[in-house]
Amino acid sequence: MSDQPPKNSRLRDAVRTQAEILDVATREFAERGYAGARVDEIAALTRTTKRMIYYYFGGKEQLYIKVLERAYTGIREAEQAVDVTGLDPAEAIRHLAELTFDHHTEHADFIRLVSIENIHRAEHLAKSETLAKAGTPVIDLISGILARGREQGVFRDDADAVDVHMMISSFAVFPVANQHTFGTLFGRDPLDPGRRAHYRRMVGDMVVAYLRTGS
Amino acid sequence: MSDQPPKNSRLRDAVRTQAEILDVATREFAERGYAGARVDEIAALTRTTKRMIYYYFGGKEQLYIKVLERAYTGIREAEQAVDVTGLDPAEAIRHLAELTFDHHTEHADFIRLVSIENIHRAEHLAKSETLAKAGTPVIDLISGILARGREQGVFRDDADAVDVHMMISSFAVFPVANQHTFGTLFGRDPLDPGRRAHYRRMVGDMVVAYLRTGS
DNA sequence: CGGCTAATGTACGAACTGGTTCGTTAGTAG
DNA sequence: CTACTAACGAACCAGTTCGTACATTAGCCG
Repeated sequence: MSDQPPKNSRLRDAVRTQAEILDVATREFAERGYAGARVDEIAALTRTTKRMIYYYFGGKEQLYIKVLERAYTGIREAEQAVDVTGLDPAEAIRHLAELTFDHHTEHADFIRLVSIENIHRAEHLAKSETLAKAGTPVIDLISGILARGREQGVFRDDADAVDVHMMISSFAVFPVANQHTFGTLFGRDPLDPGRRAHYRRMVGDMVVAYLRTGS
Repeated sequence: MSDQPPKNSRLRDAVRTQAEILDVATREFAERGYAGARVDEIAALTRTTKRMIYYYFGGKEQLYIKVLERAYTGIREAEQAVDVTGLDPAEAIRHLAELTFDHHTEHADFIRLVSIENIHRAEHLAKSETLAKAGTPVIDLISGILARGREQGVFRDDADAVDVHMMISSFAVFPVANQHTFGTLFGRDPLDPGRRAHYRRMVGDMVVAYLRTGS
């Protein structure tokens, strides 16, 4: 039971305070956007004060960048955990598509942050040292699957890994990113839990069908 | 040469002033989001003053709603202009998909406004009387195409019009909505003019392939 | 041409907001 | 136990931002 934190009950705990600020900030930025988020509000929802935000992060923008970095870490890890060994190409790409779909629908905050970051033309993402050019493992994974599919003659030969990833991402992101406008305009909530399994199957069907059609 | 506007040279022209405000506001809101947009900035980019924005529109929020309404009018009209008579079901749905793709890639401001509106959970869209429940013509169009396809036995029979519309919209919206994050992370600009024809063909292939696969 | 109203411009203010200044306290090294 | 530093809190400040009060003018109608 020798807990590694010898001073777990500290009132002053830098790591904990920073983590709490990041948690609250993630929610606030995802909720209201960069300009809409209020530093005072983030501070108020924390057990600490605004002073600490500036003490640990330097400012609103740096805090936002840290939030972005932490959010992207989530998918990176999910992507690296994907294992398609033992699956034939079609099963493999379907599996990846479904996992991507599941991850996105379960991480609305992340998708919202990405939307927000695009409104700002990814200027903060570009400023991040960790994210700007961190290799993306999915592309390699997809490349491998596509190669196998081509070899076996079951996939079209003009399919590109990045393009396929975009196709999958499109359908995985849309329900979350456009939930509200789509929902009010068409009277159907794309995130309705009752339709989730249906849409998961749909992404898979879509990619596999696309890849199987002639080059 | 008898110009129809008898008072074209008026210094005071209500209609013109309002239209100019809306044009500038559309750009400003699409560029910086609702919270990020500055009423003073919109006024400065106009030939009139901030006073007029409040005189004609009432406030920042009402102006934003008008901007939204005008932006949505664009697709509504484009959708109603679509004509698929004489095309077989596969050709018809491909045509619609390509038109949707073209429209979205050519109207980045609109897509950005939609993204922004989703960040705000479509609260402004809901407040709009003209938009909240304006029937969307595409759905009927797609329904018709799907029905014909089913009758001819060339389309799967479990495809739903709204779902198919979502599939097409996903792929048409993504390159515009996520251009910058996707571009920096994968080193490929999804709106690169050189790849546009390729992606247009890809949406078509995707939907048709999906619809042709077994139920 | 006189007067009436829509249209317009200027200046201002109250509230907000990111960021800072100054001072305090908990925890720890020696 | 003492001294030193990381961690922290409260109040404050300067610049912004939406919105408005007040004064003014263009253009039309009779």
